[in-house]
Amino acid sequence: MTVMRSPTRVPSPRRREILDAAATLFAARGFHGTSIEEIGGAVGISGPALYRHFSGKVSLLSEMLLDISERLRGSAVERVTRAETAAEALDALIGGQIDFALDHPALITVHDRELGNVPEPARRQIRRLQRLYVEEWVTVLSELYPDVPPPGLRAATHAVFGLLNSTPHSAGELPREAMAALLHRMARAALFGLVNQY
Amino acid sequence: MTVMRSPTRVPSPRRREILDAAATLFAARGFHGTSIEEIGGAVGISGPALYRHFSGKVSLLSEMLLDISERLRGSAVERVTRAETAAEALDALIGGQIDFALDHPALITVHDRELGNVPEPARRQIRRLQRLYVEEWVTVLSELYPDVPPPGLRAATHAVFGLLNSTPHSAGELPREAMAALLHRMARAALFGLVNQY
DNA sequence: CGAACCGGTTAATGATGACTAACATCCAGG
DNA sequence: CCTGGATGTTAGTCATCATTAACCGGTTCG
Repeated sequence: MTVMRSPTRVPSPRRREILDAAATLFAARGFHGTSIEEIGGAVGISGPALYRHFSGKVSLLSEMLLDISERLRGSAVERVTRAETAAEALDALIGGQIDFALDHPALITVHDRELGNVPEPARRQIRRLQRLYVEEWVTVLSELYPDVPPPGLRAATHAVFGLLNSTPHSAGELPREAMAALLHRMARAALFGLVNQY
Repeated sequence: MTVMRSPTRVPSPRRREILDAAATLFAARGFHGTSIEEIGGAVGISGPALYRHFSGKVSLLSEMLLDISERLRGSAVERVTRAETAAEALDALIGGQIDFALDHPALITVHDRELGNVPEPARRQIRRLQRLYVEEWVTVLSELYPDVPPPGLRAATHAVFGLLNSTPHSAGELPREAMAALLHRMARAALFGLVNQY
């Protein structure tokens, strides 16, 4: 048995290509609705050739979700660190999530649909990264809205994710920049609504 | 061949029971990840007995999504009709969506994950109902925000759906009433953000 | 009574699909 | 050269699963 290369090292272009194609297919037809044959076909090789790159269908999914979670979390940490005020940090977080959602709609879709198909070793790690990402938001928000208790901030964070991740549903309604601006304003306003009523 | 009872008439308790169980399973494991055997097992009968009630797995899903879309659309029309002002109508729409999402998280989850598995005759009808539901919102919103062009209002509507439908993700963070209130405030504020910035 | 339907049961059947085996090609380095 | 690894290929294999068949016990109502 050839030991599979550790998830994030040396992103052989072929692996990336496969992951990208698989993400699109998973987003469209779902994990169980997509066959190994289809994924291979999407990158010009056929079926079992995938096993030269991944140890199986679920490990492909695990790696995909792990990668997404790492990117979201990593970029969040980076942006928050760079920011000088909490308000600035929040805008950076919102902007980062919007960019990711607009650039990779398939990844966003797979990210919150398919965690249930990842088996336990990897599952926990993905959840951990997701939790860390949420806490990044909660930390910033608790500075801006100190009167809202953490559970409320967590629920609000998920609500904002739902709002921002809606882009795959309204694809094509607006040009990208307009969509980004609209989502940014709505997200900021939604959070502002935590403490002010109209 | 016994002709299947027309979708929405005489909701035989057994059918409802099966649809409910299936919704929970579909939400948890996905359509393709759920077997006929599991659905039967969840209501105490086993496997092929389902064919006494539905003509097949996909028709079960079709009926489920059709029912959800009809209920959402129907309740929206009703609420908007009853309202006296546009602002009141909007609050009624928001409240209706929140109640539905909190009362039937599985249905909400299935509703926007599994349309892709419904084959073409029913698919179009479901999409039609969804579109009508969205337009119900857009009509109300265009009265409140006449300066925002329809595509923007549609995108905003989808964004608000994403926000409100986030409850399955933040399950248990807050007691139901607190969650409902928080989502309502955030949704109203998010829409207000369409025209005012902070 | 008894025929017919209703709602179940268990045992095929037939596809589909993940994964493995056995075999080919290409290319790098010794 | 020629050997070995990396990457493909095609042809199994073995499960799983939706769907159908064949059969059965009630209940209704004519």
